[in-house]
Amino acid sequence: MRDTAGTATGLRERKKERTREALVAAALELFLRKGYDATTIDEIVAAVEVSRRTFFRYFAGKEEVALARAIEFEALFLDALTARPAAEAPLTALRRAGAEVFARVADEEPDGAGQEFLRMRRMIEDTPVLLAASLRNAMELERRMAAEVARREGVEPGDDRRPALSVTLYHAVMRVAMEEWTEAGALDIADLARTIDDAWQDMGALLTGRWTAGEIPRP
Amino acid sequence: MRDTAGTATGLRERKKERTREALVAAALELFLRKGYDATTIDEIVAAVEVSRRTFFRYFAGKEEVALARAIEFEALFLDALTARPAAEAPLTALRRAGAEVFARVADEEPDGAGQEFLRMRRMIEDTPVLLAASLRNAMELERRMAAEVARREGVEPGDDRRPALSVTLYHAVMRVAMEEWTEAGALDIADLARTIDDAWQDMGALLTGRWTAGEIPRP
DNA sequence: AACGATATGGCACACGGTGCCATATAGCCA
DNA sequence: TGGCTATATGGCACCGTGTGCCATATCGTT
Repeated sequence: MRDTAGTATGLRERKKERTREALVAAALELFLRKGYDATTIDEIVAAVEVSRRTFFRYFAGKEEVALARAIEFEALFLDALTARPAAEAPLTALRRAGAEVFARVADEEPDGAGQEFLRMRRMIEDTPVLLAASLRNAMELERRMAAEVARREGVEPGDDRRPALSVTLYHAVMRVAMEEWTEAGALDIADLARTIDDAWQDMGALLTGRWTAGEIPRP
Repeated sequence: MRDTAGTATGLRERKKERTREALVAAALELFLRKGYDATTIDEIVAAVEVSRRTFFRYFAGKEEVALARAIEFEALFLDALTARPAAEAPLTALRRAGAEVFARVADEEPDGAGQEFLRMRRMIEDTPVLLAASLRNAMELERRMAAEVARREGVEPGDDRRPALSVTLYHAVMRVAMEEWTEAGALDIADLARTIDDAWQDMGALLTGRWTAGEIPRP
């Protein structure tokens, strides 16, 4: 999850990648230790011994460095989705791609399992400006996921609203499950997987039961 | 939609309400004319002849004044939802509450119908920081809507995830429909209603067709 | 070894947002 | 009516984020 772009060919590139990673690491450490708002950019750049001006050449703002891990995560997800066999139904492909990425991350970082991830999620949800940026980011991801689903199904996005609907439904269930998992303070990926399955069960039941009351037509 | 709190009893209250409304009006006019980022708070307060410091006593920040109309709208929606008969299924109540509010707004502002609303929506979606704030706001609304649904159904929120799921599903469909309607540049509320219905049809078909492929259990 | 491209540093500045205190105004009571 | 108190407003000074601009250092190439 650390080196997304694989082997940086250039020698200069390598250095850039290292300072970038150092900035992210230092920033996250500070954020988790003393909070997002209480951490100034000056403190971050002091820890890495880089100028303030350089920080803004690597990141568009303070939020971006805070969401750096989430952004890497999203790239993995999109790749996994693209790699799913074309025969799979959209929601199946989405769920399996998600499961793959979770499993991979849990495997790569065996230490705190989801410890750091969870702490970061908590901080994002407790920091208004970060929560907002994170939601906007998720929306952009949805857009790209919908484009990929449209490609898989061979329909025109903007012409057929089913890609957008399935992606948005997927995210809806995921968000409810993640929230519940976070709330419970769970550290176990297996626990998260179970919560996700349960949430899908409930969504299924909800769509066929009294709660919808014929608002959604069934065959 | 303008005076949410009804008749302000105090004489002082009246004045406060007037300056607040003047600030919102001036801000929106400036935002729509020259863009959100290009408008400074100094310009807004200059138009109303109030001090900068006073602005921040009325609004927590620049975003809040930009989303003021949306926030009033949400309050109307929550009231409408609370007023729906208890016998209605959750998703039915949600849809009818939404339809009510749209109809009321279209009725109250017969001039540009959704003209200003549409322009504001476009600006919000084209301004990253506003989009982010708007999404965070929508999330807070979802939380309150879920609480209301839980109350209606007599279940414990946090114990039963169906309230959160139905509200999130409702918002998912609404967002896709609104986006399509905005994209089409529609000004007609009737057109929006039709798009929403179509989106629900598609969601229903999607949940029972090939796209889900048995991921969601059916009876 | 010298040259060109690129990364970095160091300003100055605009803007958003907050704490603090002085002042003005509305509401109330004698 | 006159004065007292609460509250709303104004006017600073200040901090942090973010950007434009130019000088300087470093890397890569010939």
